[in-house]
Amino acid sequence: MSATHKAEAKPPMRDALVAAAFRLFLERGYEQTTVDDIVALAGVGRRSFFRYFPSKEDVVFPDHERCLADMTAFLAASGKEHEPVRRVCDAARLVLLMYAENPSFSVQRYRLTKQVPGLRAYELSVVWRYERALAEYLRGRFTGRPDGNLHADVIAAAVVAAHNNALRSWLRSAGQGDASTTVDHALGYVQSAFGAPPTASTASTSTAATARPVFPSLPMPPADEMPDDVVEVVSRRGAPLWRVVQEIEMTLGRD
Amino acid sequence: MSATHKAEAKPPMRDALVAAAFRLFLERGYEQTTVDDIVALAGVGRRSFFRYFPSKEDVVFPDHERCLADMTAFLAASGKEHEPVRRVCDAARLVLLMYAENPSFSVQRYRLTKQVPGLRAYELSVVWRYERALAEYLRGRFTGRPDGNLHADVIAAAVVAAHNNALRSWLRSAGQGDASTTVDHALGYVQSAFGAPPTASTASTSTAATARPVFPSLPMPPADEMPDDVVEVVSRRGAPLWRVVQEIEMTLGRD
DNA sequence: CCGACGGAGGGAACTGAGTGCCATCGGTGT
DNA sequence: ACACCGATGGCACTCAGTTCCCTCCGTCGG
Repeated sequence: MSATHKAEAKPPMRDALVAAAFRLFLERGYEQTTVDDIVALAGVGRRSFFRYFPSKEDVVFPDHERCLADMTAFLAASGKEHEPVRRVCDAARLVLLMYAENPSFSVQRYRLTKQVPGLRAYELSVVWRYERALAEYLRGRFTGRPDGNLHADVIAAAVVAAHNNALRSWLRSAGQGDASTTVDHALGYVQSAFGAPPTASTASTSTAATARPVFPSLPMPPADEMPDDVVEVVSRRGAPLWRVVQEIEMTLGRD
Repeated sequence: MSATHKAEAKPPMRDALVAAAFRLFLERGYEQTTVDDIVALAGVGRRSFFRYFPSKEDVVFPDHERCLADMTAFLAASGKEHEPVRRVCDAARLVLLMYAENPSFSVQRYRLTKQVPGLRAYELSVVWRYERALAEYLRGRFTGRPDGNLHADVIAAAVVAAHNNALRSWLRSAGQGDASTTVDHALGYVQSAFGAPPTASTASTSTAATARPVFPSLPMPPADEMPDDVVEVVSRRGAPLWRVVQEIEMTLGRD
């Protein structure tokens, strides 16, 4: 019987600030909007804004903190049975899920960050924290290997880059199309380049059952019924991977 | 007969500002040093600081602009005879060269950016621009390939990650040892994972003699031999706990 | 010789983000 | 009613960054 379901009270003030901020950002631009404008529209005190958001930039990414925590928890809940590269790919899909939760919001934010250098810089620091989380996990899994730390850093960077490439392409298309297939394809490339030796089906993992409705209400379309663009990549570890990839490319496109 | 050798007059003011800034940053910390402190020590007007550096952060990375221009020129001067992945690896080595130009300066800056979150965020935006330059070049080389853009982004990210891994390891060792060997090894991993099929000797291209004494005279104290056991965590007073923990993790680097 | 001109630098004043401190308000336990 | 919270509002302050205008100084054309 606690207030509202345990510790997740969902303060209306936070949402009001985000809504007010985005209204102003979209209609007059980010830099042309002061914090005073936001709090005036939201009808709250200026001091309260900085109680909910440590900086003006944070109001643009209101849910990344939670998503990062989810990802960390997801990775921490991993076991030795999980193939490391595949695991970080699944972790990356969590980020995609968050974006897909609210397509219109994500698209608007994307257009905003594309225009404002300051926001792009801030987004970089956010992405960097995701990358660090992935790399830390991989470092843990790679302890003992000769170049464990190096491999962890490189693979984490590759996973993030692939994910972002697919995500941006989805955002650029105004949220149309199936984002998860695109991301699966991009991550498949990374998995083919690095680890994930035999493990037949690399794609179509119906993404990360993180054991908890991390995202309770998703007004998303089912998104099942994968159009079988999905390619199963099977390659030997020592094989010249770049050549395998090239062959797949030839097969897919360029038909 | 023009004033002083064409357009590269090398203003002493800029160097004086960098020197004054680093003296203060090292002895009292970055955030504890105001721009007014710097200009007071340099004996110039406050307005002049912002004529030479667009922001306070820029004074910490005074040569990255030039290095980025060098890299862009290096990539633009490429021909079809260059293997793309190998080419971007060579381009990345340019950055290492810049760091190696002034080891003590680089090491001190590294310790500074490791401690100050704001500087790390700024560094990310700098690194991002290098990565974009590499990715743009690869996109140009990959036009026509099925997943050209995706591959370009992923490979660029991997190259940057590998380079930074080696660079950080070199910086952590206070500039001891051979940096280029480490970087060659790291980039070799990326080349083995992606393109660069046979081509035996990948390294030792002794690329691009862009070297010039950027910092002619910096009277910096030795500041070597730092007790690596002690970790200094600088954090805001009211900061939430998770952020403090995060900073500690980042400070340690968990290597 | 002199005034016009232009660029480099100095400096006051302003905007806006972020912070510290304290007063206020509303609910809760005693 | 009173004391004790946590959430909020309001005020003042610091500092980064910008705008505007001033001075200084060397050069050029008369």
